[in-house]
Amino acid sequence: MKEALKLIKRGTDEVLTESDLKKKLKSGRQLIVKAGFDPTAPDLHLGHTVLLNKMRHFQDLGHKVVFLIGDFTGRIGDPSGTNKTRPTLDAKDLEKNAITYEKQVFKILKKDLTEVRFNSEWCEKLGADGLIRLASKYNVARMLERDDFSKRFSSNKSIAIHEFLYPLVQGYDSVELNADVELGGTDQKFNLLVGRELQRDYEQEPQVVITVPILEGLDGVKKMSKSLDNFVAIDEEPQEMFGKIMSISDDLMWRWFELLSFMPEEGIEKLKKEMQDGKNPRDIKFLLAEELVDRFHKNGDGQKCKESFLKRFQKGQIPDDIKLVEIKINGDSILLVNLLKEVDMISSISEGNRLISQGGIKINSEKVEDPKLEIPKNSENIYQVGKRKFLKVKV
RNA sequence: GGAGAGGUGGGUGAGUGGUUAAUACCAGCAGACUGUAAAUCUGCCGCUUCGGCUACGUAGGUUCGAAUCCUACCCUCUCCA
Repeated sequence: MKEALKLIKRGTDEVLTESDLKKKLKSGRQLIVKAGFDPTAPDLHLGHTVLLNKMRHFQDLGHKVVFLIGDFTGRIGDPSGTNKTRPTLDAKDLEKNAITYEKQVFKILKKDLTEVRFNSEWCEKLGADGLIRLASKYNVARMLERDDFSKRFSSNKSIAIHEFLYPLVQGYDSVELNADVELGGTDQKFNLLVGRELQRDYEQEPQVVITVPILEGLDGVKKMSKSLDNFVAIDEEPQEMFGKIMSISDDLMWRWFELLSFMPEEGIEKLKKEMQDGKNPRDIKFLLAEELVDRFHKNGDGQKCKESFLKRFQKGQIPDDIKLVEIKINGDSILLVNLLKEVDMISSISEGNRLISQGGIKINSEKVEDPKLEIPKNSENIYQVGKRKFLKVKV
């Protein structure tokens, strides 16, 4: 029991309320743990895993997890933060997204203890009538308790009526699922708490709300998200994943250790000390990158990535697993920039010319100086754009 | 219903008739350096067959010349009722 509580609480922001949680754990029954996910972004990234790991902890304790895809709420658009209206998705897209989710999510969750649900399942049935009844359960004053609503309200910024529905519907999901626990990011706190209130209204035992910290993206400032393009997807190529993790700032590294690593806290403290004592932060970052690559790929992939990373960036060598692409041309030769464009290494000819003038393009490790360089037919070379893009091209 | 503000390159946001492909900042990219795709510094940052071409909400108009003026339309926001 104590162990269970400790596991659950690790890395969380808040548990509301802890006494409720204890009570539920003590009951000895299998708890229903709910967490909602956006139907529009099927690519799970490290930010999601903070939450998923927590879900996994519950599974490790034998509880059931509901992976709820908010296809109905998605139509409303979560007003949390500065979101813009989201595009509505048709059934086909939804199904596709759900499959993608499932494929990725079971890298972390246990299949036999996971249930994937869509909230349109019961929300559709609700109808206008049900929605009105649901809306009657809450009032504006309480809605305005929410931070971003109250801010917008007091500064006369627009709050669309339907935005009030979002927390209500999310809360109603908890009622439908009879959730014991709901997990979410700290920015979800209000929505999660509404679930508690609604469950009380429906004479259910209110869910325990557990919030986990929001993971900062690659930029180190903003929340990791697909739309900000500061994410590391969990099904990303090992090399890419490793590299992206290595690209975070030394400061951010600690935050990621804290939220993503399974290393015990004492271990992290020890590393911090080592860095203070002059250890190369790069080597510490390696540990993080290795751990994460191993987790989402094969064990040992992390090590491989590290070796190739060192080779490439410390010694400036070319990686050995370069893809080969073959292209056909009309004449006897092709202009280098056209070739690079053809194989998508650059997005425009102008960009290519720019890169050449900046010394950013190499053929077989030789820097290219001539912007008008022609590549003859029947040649096979290794082309390099910048430090990271490599491609073997046969003409 | 009335009054007003505004829509500019990936983002924020200057510019109100002429070296303005458009200030600045951020992001991005390249190079240098390095202990990392950290940090820092430097450069670049619409497209092009290098003649030009296309761009400042949309469509027209005025003008030698417009992102800048006019007209219509679309959209966003604020205030009053």
